[in-house]
Amino acid sequence: MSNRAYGQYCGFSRALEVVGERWALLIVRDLLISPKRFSDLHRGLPGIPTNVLTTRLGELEDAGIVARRALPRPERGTVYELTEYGNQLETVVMDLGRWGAKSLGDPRPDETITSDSIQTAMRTTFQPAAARGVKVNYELRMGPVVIHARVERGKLVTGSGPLEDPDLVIESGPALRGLMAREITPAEAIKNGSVKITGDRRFLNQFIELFRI
Amino acid sequence: MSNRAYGQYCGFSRALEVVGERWALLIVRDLLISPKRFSDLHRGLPGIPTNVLTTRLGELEDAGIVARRALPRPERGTVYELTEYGNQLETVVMDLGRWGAKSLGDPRPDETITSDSIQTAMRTTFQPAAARGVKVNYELRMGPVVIHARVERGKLVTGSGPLEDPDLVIESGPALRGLMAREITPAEAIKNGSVKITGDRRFLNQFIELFRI
DNA sequence: CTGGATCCCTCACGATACTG
DNA sequence: CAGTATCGTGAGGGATCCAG
Repeated sequence: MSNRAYGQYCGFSRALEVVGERWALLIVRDLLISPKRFSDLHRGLPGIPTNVLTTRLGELEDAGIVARRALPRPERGTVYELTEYGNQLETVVMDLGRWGAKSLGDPRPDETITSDSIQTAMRTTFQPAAARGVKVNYELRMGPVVIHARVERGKLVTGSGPLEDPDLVIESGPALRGLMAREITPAEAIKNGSVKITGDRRFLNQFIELFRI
Repeated sequence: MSNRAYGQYCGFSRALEVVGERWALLIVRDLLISPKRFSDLHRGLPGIPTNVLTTRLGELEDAGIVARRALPRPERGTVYELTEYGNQLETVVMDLGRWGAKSLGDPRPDETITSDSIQTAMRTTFQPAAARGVKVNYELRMGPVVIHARVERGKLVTGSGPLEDPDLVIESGPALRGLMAREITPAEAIKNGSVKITGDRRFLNQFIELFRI
């Protein structure tokens, strides 16, 4: 039997053999947001050794989940992107993110936040049912990380960086999670200063309808 | 930072820290089929060392995914079962199983098949849309493993062991996967002897409508 | 018998340094 | 930028042993 195999002829075991290795699904998570170069991935995955990243990318490529693409002029370099098969992991990543968010307590001392992880969190907590007929643009600032979320026609589109025309800018730390999980109210969060907003406060009420743990 | 942590404040990372360890999701998979004792789990997970099983069960218990329950007279002993929170992993396990089944080729030399893994496979490939108004009972024999699947009112119920009143008994090896993935036709499978049936052949045609990769 | 605990060995992972 | 090279550690693999 191959060395990391589980010895079972079973789709689920096979899935884990490829995608169950340490870091593998986090790489997939980041690539679900957008294709990336080696150094982008390395930056977004705090603590991953470069040799492990190399190994995982090779394994994911061999498994047909990730493909390398050479960047044209003038950029040069290589980007990694998900294949069609790799993209099909989206539902798994979303479900697992949603499940994990429920037991996500307060941040531990050295924990960081990345642009891709927040965008994933927004996508996992998005409530399409609450988005019918809604058009709104949010800009989210968590420490140094700034992302945005556009809701329109029942769909969510996220991206990194600020927005030119936000309906609401939310500046917050981990307190945002408490808001989304209904552990505190918007009024309390603003009052105690853990969440700061720029824009009409009603958009914050709408925010916690649209994104919910 | 704790030693196996990913250093990100993110629901998805937290999920992987608990459930991303080697063997963890396979334990959950088996417990999704039914509560089990230590030795049942050990038997169903070929190759897992007992100390790793002990460690995982402890971690899963600490994370609120698994609970221990003392068995009453006359059985005695301990069973492990999923908590409500643990049960919520079902969609993840099903999705991953479905995804993995697509790239499941032929069995490798030493690979085994367990009752729980087949039942999981049946559940992941079940097509509710094809089950409307259908009532049928299948008995499946793969080598020494015998399971059954009852379809009724659009729902699937699986279990281990034979059936008293099967509409169709299917005896097969890995060839069944080719059938479910539409790589071969029922006629071919029966002709070359890779699949043997007892009962009306039309039930086999229905089978591959109900269970599909 | 069930439900583990203990020991040893190996290899994957983590950390750091270095290179085309 | 995109990795390779090297080395130490600890989790996992495998066998054996033990208490209720």
